Amino acid sequence: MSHKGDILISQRINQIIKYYVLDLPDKHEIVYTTNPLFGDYSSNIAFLLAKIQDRPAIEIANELTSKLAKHDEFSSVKVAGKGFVNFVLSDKLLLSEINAALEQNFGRVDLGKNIKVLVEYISANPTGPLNVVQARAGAFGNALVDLLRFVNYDAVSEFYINNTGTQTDLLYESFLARINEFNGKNADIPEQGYHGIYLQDIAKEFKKNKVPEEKWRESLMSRMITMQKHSLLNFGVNFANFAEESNYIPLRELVLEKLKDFTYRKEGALWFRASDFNDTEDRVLITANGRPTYFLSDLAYHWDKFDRGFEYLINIWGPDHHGYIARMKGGLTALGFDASKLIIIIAQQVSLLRNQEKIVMSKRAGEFITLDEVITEIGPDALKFFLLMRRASQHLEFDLALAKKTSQENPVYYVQYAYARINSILKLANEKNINSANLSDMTMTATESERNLIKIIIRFPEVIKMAANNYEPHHLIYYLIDLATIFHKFYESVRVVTNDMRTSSARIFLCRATRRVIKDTLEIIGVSAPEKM
RNA sequence: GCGCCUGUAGCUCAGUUGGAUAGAGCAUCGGAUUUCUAAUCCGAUGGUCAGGGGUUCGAAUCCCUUCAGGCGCGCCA
Repeated sequence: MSHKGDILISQRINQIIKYYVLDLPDKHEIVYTTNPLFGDYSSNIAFLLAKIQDRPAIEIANELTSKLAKHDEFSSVKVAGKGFVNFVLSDKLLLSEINAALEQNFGRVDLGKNIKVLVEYISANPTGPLNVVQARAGAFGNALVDLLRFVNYDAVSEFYINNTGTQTDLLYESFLARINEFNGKNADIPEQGYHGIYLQDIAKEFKKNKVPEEKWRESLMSRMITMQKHSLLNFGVNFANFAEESNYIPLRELVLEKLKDFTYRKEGALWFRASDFNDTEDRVLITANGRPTYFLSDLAYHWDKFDRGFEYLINIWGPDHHGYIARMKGGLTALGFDASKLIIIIAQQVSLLRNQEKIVMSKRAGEFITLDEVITEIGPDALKFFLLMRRASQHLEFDLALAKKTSQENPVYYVQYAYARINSILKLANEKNINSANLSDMTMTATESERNLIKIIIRFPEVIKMAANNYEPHHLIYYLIDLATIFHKFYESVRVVTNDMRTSSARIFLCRATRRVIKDTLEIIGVSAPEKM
């Protein structure tokens, strides 16, 4: 029996069934079950064959079961319901599989084959502090990159900085208004400008330090970018690259040249025939007053992404950008790229509440809770964990007061506590010179809590696969909570360090395996694993 | 009006891509510690999966429809 660490239990069972059923239907599934009445894993094979062979499912299930029951991978194979084939894994199989849990590549299912993927997220305008809504994209993108790397994608993270255009002009005008204010005049911030108090502080500082006026604009911009980068660092969200819009200005001309068969002039503006590419209407590339739109500069940027050799581009956008998907795909198709290689994940909105009351946030009006404030209040680990608990497509309600108040019962502490507990046990075992055994050599009979712990650990590769294939890190969170729950129960029901060397070393092995899986998973989602709490 | 997301226990959410008797946490009530961390464990209460129709061995999941909430529909980003 080989232990590669990335072999799924469901595949193992599938192989055995295949021995008896040569043409397995595509829809055949081996699923783990949550109800102990249905065994550990279950197959729907009989239902699928029933259709093909035009025989009752129960009959097929019975025939197959009598053959499968002979294999020592299973302690029982039973037919249930109208034809489910339910497997209870044998201790022999469990003990041999669990050994893979301490191997180097455990869970690192090779889905990516080292393909290059660029994941772009947050990409906030450099016009103010990052807010908590952008934190969701940050936590998500950060986890997704690490998850993809875990399954052997060559995934790279990138933050795109819109350092040219209308919004940066507005930022500067808003800043100048604050300078006026400092000089005792009316502030007169443009209506669409940025009203946040941070510009007041920077204006004061620039005046105080006598920053020369010709440097204001540039210094202001770099100040904003530095501020955002500092918040990201504080949050523990990392980027391999920061791409600046200003670098892609020359490429815009090439985009226009290449698109020229798909563009036309109307009312002074240059339009792209997006409606020929599945969009609902045509879109402007250059406005009547000669300014390039974001659309144009985004096309240039994405062209460059493909040029850099990335096979897939994953963008994480806010819900307000979903109307933008069709034109981007259309534009890239017109440029000659395969638009299906652009994968857009919409991270739905975050509603921030405090004591069950919605906090209304408007960036331009300067009313928002910053990322830094929330991190100070509840810490980066709890924030990431909360933000990652929901599917991206799910609207997220986040009550600050609640997150702070219940921090003692917060699921992130529950998981971290399991990790800290294990370290404490292993420390004691180490003092007593007890080492862990190789469990495949053991003939032990697992107790129920040990059995459950083994089962969930060897399921880790399947969870990783599901999360990575669907770009859904939240599966990892739920897995962690389940794993911690089962570990805590194990801890309560059996003692690890005892006088019985043989039992102790087997249980220490289980502790080490649990610790390893918790640590790997926490690392993917970007949450720390404390040695003690 | 059109498009996207959502509707599952009192609250916040999962639900293995169509599987069996729909699950967690929080909240509420009741228990457990001379033993490796009680930030833990055990038990109880709690459901018309928004409503209706359809597809089939089988639907919270797929299709149609109605209702409700959020977001988007600029020569803004």
